Amino acid sequence: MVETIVRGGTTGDRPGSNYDPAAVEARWLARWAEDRLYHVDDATDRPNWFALTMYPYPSGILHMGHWYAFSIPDAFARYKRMRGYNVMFPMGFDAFGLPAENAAIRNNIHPAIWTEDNIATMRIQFQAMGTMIDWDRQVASCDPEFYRWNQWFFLRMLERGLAYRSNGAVWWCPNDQTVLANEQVLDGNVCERCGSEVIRRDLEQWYLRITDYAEELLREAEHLDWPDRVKTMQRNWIGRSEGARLRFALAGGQAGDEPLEVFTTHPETVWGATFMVLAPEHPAVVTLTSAERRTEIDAYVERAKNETEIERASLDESRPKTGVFTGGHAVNPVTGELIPVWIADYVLMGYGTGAIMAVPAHDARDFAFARAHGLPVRPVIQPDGADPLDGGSMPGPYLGPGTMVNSGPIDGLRMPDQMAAVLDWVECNGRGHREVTYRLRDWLISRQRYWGTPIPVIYCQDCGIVPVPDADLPVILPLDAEFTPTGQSPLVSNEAFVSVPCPACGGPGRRETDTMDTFVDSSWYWYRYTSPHLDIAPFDAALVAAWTPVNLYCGGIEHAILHLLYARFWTKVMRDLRLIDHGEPFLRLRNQGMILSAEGTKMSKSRGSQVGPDELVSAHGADALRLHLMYLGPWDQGGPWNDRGITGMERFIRRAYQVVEDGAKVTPTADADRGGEAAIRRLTHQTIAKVTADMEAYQVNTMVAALIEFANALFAGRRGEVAATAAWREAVETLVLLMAPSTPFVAEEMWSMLGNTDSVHTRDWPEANQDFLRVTEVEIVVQVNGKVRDRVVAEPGADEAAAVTLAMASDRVRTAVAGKAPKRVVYVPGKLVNLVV
RNA sequence: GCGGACGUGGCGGAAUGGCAGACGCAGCGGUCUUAAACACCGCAGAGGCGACUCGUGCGGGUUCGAAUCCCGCCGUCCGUACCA
Repeated sequence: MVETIVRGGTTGDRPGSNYDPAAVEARWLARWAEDRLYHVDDATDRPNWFALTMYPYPSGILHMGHWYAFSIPDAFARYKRMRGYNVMFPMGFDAFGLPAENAAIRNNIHPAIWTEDNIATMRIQFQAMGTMIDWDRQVASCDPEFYRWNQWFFLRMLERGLAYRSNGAVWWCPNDQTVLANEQVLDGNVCERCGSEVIRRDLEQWYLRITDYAEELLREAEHLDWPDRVKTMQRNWIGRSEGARLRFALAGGQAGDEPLEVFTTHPETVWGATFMVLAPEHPAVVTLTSAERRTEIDAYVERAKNETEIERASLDESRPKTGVFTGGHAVNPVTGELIPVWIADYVLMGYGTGAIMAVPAHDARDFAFARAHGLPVRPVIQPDGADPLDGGSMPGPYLGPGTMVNSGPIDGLRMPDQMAAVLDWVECNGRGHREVTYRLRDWLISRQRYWGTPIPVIYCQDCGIVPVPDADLPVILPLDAEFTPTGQSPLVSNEAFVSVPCPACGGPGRRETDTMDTFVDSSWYWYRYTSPHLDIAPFDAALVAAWTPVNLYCGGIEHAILHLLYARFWTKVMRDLRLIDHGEPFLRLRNQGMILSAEGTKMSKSRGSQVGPDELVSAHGADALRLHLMYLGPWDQGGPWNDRGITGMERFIRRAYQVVEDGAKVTPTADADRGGEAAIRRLTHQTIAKVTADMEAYQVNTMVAALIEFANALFAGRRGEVAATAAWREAVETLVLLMAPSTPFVAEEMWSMLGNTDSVHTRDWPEANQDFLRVTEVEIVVQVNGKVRDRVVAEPGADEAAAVTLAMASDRVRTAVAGKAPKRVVYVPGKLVNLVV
């Protein structure tokens, strides 16, 4: 695409030899601070644009992953600013959490001090990266002026029944000595924070009722401009299943016994239900178990309790289906048959009702269980055109479509097409009702750790759970705590914190000592950027209305479920509290890929495989590093780190710098045709179009390629005749403007070299002018039978006949055609002609 | 097992139905230099002296034309997992 302009001479000097990255960066950092260039006003005559990037944990130092995650969104934000928006690109710190405690224990330094020091360091590093962050808006979640609003939200949820305390089996990390949310348990049994194996414990804990929003979270995700894989992951995590709840009465005539309820997605197969299976923890197990089975059942329940979770982590489908008969029976609600009730660990208490009707003929797990324990198999769905299925001899379950058999009134119905008729029958005959079940569990937010938001409730012997009155917020996290993990919150031993009068009756009360999951902080932090120091509400409603929902949210794919699901839930709760008017926080989401070590493994502090940006910045400059990260490959793909290419980025910057330096010396003459002007103008506007399109699509690698091509062409022609024209001047200015989002420091320097006294970052983005894109001739590819044989030059509007004539004038084409008449001609105007002979 | 993404030179990658390998790195040749580094100018998928032939994981298909669409396989990565 690059046309040869005019070849200039060479000097032998290194291009851009006057460019000193360190000096340029220092100069403009000082100047920008002085001019408050990145201060964001809430109301301007421009539309607001909220560019958000997931706030980092203040781990102490910015590594390459941070540069990848922040410098590229910074370029997007700068681009939007040049496109005429009033852009807010704020930053904060996810400052509560375990690493601070662990560092505190290791280094004998208080988490608050450690965190504060790290934030100070990282702020400076962020500035060195050349970001347009407005630091006046910084928030830190460990700041009482922030976390008091966590407490305030919690109280609002408590009032609405969205926060509740419940006893049950929870995930416990023995290393971190705290409970975890379901979402924080990876691979079935691994702690998301520390990688230890987690275990099950029975504890009373605080939950947030995210399941109330399951349907809405599922439904509204469809319309978001988010990567499909994130939406898919959320959909699977929420895990919606449609089916029916059926009631199975207990046999034995105990009148007071509640029937067993099951959830099934296949109610049509109830005629084939030949036994039932309960989860070992199911409350009915005790009453169902007959005296002679008791010992065996108790042993199984005990074993399941201790082993299941660990075993389940390594299980596969071939794992033997163990289980024990309770000695009790239930009544199949449609056949009236007595069917045995078993317990087995393949039935989970946490899903559905913790009990299933087993239909071995049409379910893989039930089939394996039936064969292992000699239970009857009764087919009720007959595949088309096959011999009748036989329960005794069928080699495996039949899972496909077919016609109902052995099923009384629903015999002959087609499955799955006529499922609705089955559900109608079930409901009309009082056997059960339609039901939708979700895999999503409520969000467990209690943590038995120190460095987090205190949960604002007080326990009173007489009044029970009493919320801390709003007027008493924040409940300050005391700094004088002994925070070594013991399995109990470190606050338990802090008598001054714990012992308080009951707000209701004034009697002796004890404060809740657990703290909140840090995902609470990150569920609403971005709203706080709009009014970071407001002390009468979590945020200013008018400012939030002016800035949110977020226009573009950038961050790592690892938050696809955890943070992004919680944040959506919190937003919907805030909407229902009438604090905001929208239910989805992030209109558009883009994920960066992960930067891996050179070996392709995850970079980690412990393995020492993290790469620091400092040496590269001092050797090549922050701008070169920013470009290098953009140029590594598609941003959403990430990939193994290497620093080999950064020299090329520095070369590019130096050439651009040289072009500007030379260009600044020339006074453009009035337009006169010097032979290269039309070409340089076309290239300028082609580049504008390409860079703009790539920026809109977040394709920064190809955007940089276009900048390099443009700079190379200008470099080659910089000392030729054309360099004295107005077209040239426009080209040079355009190059600087197009580079501004990506290389903010050197672009600013070059802009001032061109005699400007304002900041390039406040300038308007150039616009591609169609008039300059017009070409005088086009190259048409000539194919014979689909193989390229030649290229011919034609007029831009050449029709098929003209193209064929030109094509046939070529010797190579004539040789390939070998005198035969074309059977068919395919012509793509201005691009390609294919002669089929 | 299920769901999703991906597979292109020595390397990162570009091209999403129309010239495969843009751009960059590394490499090679030349210029400059006492020499080197830097820089600049050029070369560069493989084979062939050449006209040409072959070439985007493998096998098939659709199409005038396929890296791109479809079917089957192989491999890598990510997510998820006894979800009734």
